[in-house]
Amino acid sequence: MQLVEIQTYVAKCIATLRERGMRRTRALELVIEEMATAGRPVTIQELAAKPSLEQQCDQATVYRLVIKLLEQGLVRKLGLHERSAYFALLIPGEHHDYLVCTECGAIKSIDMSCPVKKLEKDIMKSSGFSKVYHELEFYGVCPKCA
Amino acid sequence: MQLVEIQTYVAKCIATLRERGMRRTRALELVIEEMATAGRPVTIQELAAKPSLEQQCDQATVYRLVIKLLEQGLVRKLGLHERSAYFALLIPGEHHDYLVCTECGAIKSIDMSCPVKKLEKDIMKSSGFSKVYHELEFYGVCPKCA
DNA sequence: GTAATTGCAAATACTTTGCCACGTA
DNA sequence: TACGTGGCAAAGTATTTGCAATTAC
Repeated sequence: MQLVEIQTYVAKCIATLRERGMRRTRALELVIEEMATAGRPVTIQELAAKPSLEQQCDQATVYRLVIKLLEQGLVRKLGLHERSAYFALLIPGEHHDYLVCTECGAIKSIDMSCPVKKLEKDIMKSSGFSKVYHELEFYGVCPKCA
Repeated sequence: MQLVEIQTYVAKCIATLRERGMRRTRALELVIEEMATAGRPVTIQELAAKPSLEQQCDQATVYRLVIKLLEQGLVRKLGLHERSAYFALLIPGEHHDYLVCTECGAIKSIDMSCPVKKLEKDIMKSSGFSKVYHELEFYGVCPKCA
């Protein structure tokens, strides 16, 4: 995103949040702006350490803001983790794609011919990365939680 | 995997590890066995809480064993996280696939027509999950770290 | 016997919370 | 003024580490 677009985007987010009863504060603006500028997933610590935020507010505030953005659906939390890391055995011939319930956290393995495997070669070529593998997860609400 | 296969698999892992100087211990066998039995990603806490492991060894041991399996390449750690969670803004029209360096942790967004989008519908139908979305990351070693 | 492994407890790191002061509308 | 927010410090949870005792080979 370009700078101007980011400003527009931030304004739009704030407007949405204001409609839902949240107040416009400098810290809120900055969090959205920094996330948009980053252009990739960031940790809360990373965010809180940005000069603008560091001098603007406490780390706890950044935590609270990001969580609020998450609840409001403006932000997504990546990965399967609920605080702790997940590990899986690399069993030859076994698939490694999962279907995860965003409500109860249940994780199911899904069996399918993976359409992404082929892309790994392309990516190695175009990015210069080596030893490329992928991870693919589907998230949704399972029947029990619906 | 069936029970017999699991036993065979565990034995094979142990053999590999023995060749690399590790010792065969009950805790090591159990960790591999429990991970294989789980058939999906697990947290270390989850593992350590399995009755067999709980009565066999300390939680710190399970941490150390899983990390060793990770170093030996028998296990994969899922997700982008280095201890902390990652968050990304949901910007309409922006892609959400990433290329991550397993050495230095650098995260790059990658632009491509995502081949997985189409599968979401299939999965909703076959699994009964609703509000399905996906997450796709490629991992590898970036040119700088190679 | 020797070196890898383990238990236990202490140290770190990350995240969440309580409570009162403060700022926005 | 009223209620959402923010700061600060303490609590909670996950992970890592030091070191002496133990175990595998």
